[in-house]
Amino acid sequence: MNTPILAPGGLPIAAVERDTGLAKDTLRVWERRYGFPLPVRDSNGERVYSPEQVDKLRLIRRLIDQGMRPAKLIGLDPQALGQLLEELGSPRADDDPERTAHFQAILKFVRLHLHEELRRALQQLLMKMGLQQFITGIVAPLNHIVGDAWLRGDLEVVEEHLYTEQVQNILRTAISTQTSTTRERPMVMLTTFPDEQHALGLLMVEAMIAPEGACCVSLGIQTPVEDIRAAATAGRFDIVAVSFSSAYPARLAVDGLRSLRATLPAGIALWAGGAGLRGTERKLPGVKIFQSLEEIPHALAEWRHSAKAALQP
Amino acid sequence: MNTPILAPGGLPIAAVERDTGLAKDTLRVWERRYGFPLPVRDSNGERVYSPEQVDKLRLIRRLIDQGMRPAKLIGLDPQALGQLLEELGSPRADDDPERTAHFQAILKFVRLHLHEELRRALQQLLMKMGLQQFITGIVAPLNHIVGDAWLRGDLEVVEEHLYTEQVQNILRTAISTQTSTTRERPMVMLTTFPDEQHALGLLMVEAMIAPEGACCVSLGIQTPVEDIRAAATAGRFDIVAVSFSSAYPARLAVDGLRSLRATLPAGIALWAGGAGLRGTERKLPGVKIFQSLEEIPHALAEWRHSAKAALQP
DNA sequence: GTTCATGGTTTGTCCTGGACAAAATGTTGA
DNA sequence: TCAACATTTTGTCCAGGACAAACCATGAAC
Repeated sequence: MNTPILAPGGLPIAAVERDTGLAKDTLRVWERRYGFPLPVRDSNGERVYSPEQVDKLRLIRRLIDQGMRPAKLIGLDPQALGQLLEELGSPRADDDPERTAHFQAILKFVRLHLHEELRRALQQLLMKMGLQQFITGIVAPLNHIVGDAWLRGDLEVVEEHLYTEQVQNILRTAISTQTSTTRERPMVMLTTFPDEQHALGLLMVEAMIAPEGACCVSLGIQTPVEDIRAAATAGRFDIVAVSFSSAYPARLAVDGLRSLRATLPAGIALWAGGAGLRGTERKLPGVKIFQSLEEIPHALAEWRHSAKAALQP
Repeated sequence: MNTPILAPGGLPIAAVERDTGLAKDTLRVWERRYGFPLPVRDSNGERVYSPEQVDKLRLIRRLIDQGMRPAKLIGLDPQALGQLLEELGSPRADDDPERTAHFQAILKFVRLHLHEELRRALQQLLMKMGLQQFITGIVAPLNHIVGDAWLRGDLEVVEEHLYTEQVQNILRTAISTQTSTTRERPMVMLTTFPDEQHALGLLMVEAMIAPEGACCVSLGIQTPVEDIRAAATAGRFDIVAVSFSSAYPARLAVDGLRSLRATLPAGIALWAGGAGLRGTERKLPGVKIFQSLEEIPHALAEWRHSAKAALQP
């Protein structure tokens, strides 16, 4: 049982699946077809992956999420993969030098584990910019930066956790001050499918919706599709919004959204967004796919407009 | 790929894995060994599970989480399984009628999905009782009640989620108003081991510590043991506190705590608590095991006392 | 020049049935 | 009562074959 400690850094296939998001079957079939990754075997003949292999797999995973194909990536060395990622990673030529400075400062606090300073810096920016601007201008790009850095092994697990936790605190507090007593339409239900681990995307959406005065109910992560349907119908919600992190397999997302759309009453809109949905718009008729958080206020306004039109024809 | 829609209500194996948390391999091996679930096959020979099978699988899963064994469960019909779940929910006789009334009211709001009323009721109680009393007197017992009800199938997933989310909001907001700028000793690091899904226990601990003026840093859930050690050492923490929900296998908890205690410097205390640790105290020398949240303030005072004594001998 | 159908290729997921170690349970002796 | 050992249960892993959906390139039609 202690073998993961005895074999320093070597990971069994289940851990690799967890860490990279690549299914066990996929890992085995890659080995068979491409010859990578070729893990060593323990005394029982089971695969043991080296940290280097896992790192490379993470890079490949990330690039596949961006639309590249495995065959073209698997032969490359980690350095080349890293370069590809940098090129793809939104041309992070940030024109706003002030914002870049903010990012640098915050990243420094994260790296040095200065939680108090981190909290204060975020809080200050929130106060200055307002919730929605703070989300789209700071939190969303920072999530990207932190996520990238973590993938590249440039940030420790602990540091990523620290960042996530502090942002969550700030956002939850900010949202709960907004939400005082709005019962306005539309009523939005917010959640994720099972297996989704990341609550931050959900919170960002909630933070974008709350200031618009809509009634937004978050169920947190991991609600089974059938339960989403039942609750949305019973609660007379107008919109069901589902969020997908980049780690979520697009296939599962599309599957779940299709089946949800099919069983959800036509009167309830289905919204979905997040990095896990890149390039799936065409496959999901009847589902509104968001490319970015900034579209949310406009979409809400649009919903209200057509709701009003429907009332007075 | 559209089969899940064409076969109404029939789910492919990946969807069942998603909905029940049972691995595909486990589903196949149960079929082979016990003859349940025996899904029909689609035109391609792939398994298609009925909703009834999935429901029964969910019940079995819950009972297994409670410590029962598959062989004894799989032959039973859903009704018997439900009854077993009811029996497991421990009878909790509460002597305080006022508190019981609060619980009843809150449970009613949860059942009716009245999120706004739920939030307000909790907020009100928090204001009246103060954070620590609110945790030990309301939140902790309510968690138990809600957890039991969910286990028995007496509460929907959605309702449990709603409750959890609202409590989290309340607690996070309350904590962040307490934490303004305390840098007082002891410095406590708070987290869980990987595979732990529940953040609420962590938050309750944080809420018990914050009003004592200690510096409490939560890393959220799922931090690998090695990273906990590294971060605690580098950050010069005084105490590392780890929380375990009832679903966490006690054996894993004991193992992890032992290995953490062995690698952590002797000067850093290791605290652990939560339902997942029932009856393990003796096996863990050097680890302070908490039976209840109410012990926390006293333990903090004790730590401060002995720290002072160490300075002035 | 853009859209649409076509056919070939790539790729992820599913299958069977065997194997084994960790966990749980039962048994024995101090 | 507890510890050590034997046995059963149970989840996860493995190999290697199969197949359909997703992707890509080519050419035809508007």
